[in-house]
Amino acid sequence: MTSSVGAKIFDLRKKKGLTLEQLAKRAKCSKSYVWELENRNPPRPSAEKLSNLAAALGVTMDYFVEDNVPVEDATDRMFYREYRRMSPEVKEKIRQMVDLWKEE
Amino acid sequence: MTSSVGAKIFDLRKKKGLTLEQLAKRAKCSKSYVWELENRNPPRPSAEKLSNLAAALGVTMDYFVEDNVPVEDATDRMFYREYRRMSPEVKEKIRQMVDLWKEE
DNA sequence: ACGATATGTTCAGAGTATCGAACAACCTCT
DNA sequence: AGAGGTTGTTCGATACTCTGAACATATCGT
Repeated sequence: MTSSVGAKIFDLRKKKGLTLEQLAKRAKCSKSYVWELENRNPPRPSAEKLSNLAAALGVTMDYFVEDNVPVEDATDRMFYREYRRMSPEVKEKIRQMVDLWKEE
Repeated sequence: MTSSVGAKIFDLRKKKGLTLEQLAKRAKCSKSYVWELENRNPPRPSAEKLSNLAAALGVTMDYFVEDNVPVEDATDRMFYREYRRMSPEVKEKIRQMVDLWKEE
């Protein structure tokens, strides 16, 4: 888990104008814990807590985990559009291929 | 965290034909823990473990947490995320392959 | 400036996530 | 059937998450 989780939570909380207590309530956890996530390193929350926080802050859970998401370019988007329309069988074939390439 | 996480992990693992040990290695955790997630209730893994598991199984993290997300959607999103990070050469290879398979 | 109140910070302890290593069940040979 | 290997299951020990309540600091009205 990247150490920028704390910064992300902090930024989102400020952007929403929430206090620690308000966010804690919405995320069903203690305010002291939210504070620790924001400030203490390294944050290693349970999936449940992180999920609640993500919901309370209006982002997906994966947003916290991914580090610097690259800007997607148009070509990639286009590929994805085509990809999604394919049959499950073909998708599966592609995925297996790619899995193999990833091995090295 | 819904109690169906275990079932989801189990199903995906079987679908990929992995043993507990293989999945554990890819997800950077012990096989005994994977087993406990699959079988013991309720599973309450850390975000880090769940993230590793999701990556190893080719789905997004949110798939485990949300209810009623079709596997296909989560798998597609995960594939796209991986795809975006690939080198232009590999992307090109994939695109060519896909073009071939589209013929049928 | 002073009290009141809102917000942020610290910390000890309860409970549990996670591991390694032992044990059990299941295959697949000869 | 038994040996040897592979996969799955159990369990005790450790390390860490997460909380409540106390403490600190900032903010605001009078």
